[in-house]
Amino acid sequence: MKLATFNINGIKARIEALPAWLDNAKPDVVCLQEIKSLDEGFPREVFEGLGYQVETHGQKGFNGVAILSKLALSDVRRGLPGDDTDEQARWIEAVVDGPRPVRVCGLYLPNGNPAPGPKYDYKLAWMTRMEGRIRDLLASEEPFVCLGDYNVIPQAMDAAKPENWVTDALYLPQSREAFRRMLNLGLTDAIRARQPGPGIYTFWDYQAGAWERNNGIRIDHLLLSPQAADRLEETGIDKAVRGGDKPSDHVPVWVRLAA
DNA sequence: ATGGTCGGTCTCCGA
Repeated sequence: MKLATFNINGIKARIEALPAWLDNAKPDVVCLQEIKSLDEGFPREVFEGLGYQVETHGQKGFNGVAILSKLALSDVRRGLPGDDTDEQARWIEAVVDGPRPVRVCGLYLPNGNPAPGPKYDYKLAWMTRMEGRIRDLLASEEPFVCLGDYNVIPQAMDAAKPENWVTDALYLPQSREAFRRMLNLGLTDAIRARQPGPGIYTFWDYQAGAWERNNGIRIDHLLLSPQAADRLEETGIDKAVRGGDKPSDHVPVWVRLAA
């Protein structure tokens, strides 16, 4: 079973590049972030036509997440628990059915800039809520994967120029600590497990020739529960997508689990 | 040190 995450930075802008990547990569399940669309504005027919079940959690203009799946989805839930006043569409989860089901949690973690400030406070509170959700899921002992745009650079080796990020919400100690707390609950950073060492990125800014200079950062992650990690077979980062026509600033990142 | 680019609610804001 191939599970992918892809921050597409607007579904309307990616209406050609996303189906092209799906045709090539043939993932079974894709969690999308920044669809920047209402549920009713999402072009679900395009993806249904490619054989995907489509579940969206949209919002006007900003944020918005979705799950596309070739396998049946059940128990679809929208929104991260823990704050009924939170109106930002950043979390969607569902169980992928099959002989060996797995729960997927698609997430778009808040950017948090500028820090310090209310946006950074929201980011850290959101991460604490996410940790709570992970604790509940771990207690169930069901296999699950939390995949998406975490907006966290875990370590210096995850940035081409870590010195450029020292005051940024993506790299501040509290952000990295909150990410580490999730790992320390027993989750596996799938990419890091298979590709130790520097130079592995998932995002290159549109500005200042970041792609041409390979000035990237690794902020899109797939964290596996212990029962999902048992089934880890292969990981990948579809870096070439960044060099394609009208690219997102992120690229797809994926994991293959034993069926 | 500065300026640089995308997307969408489009001459502003978020990233």
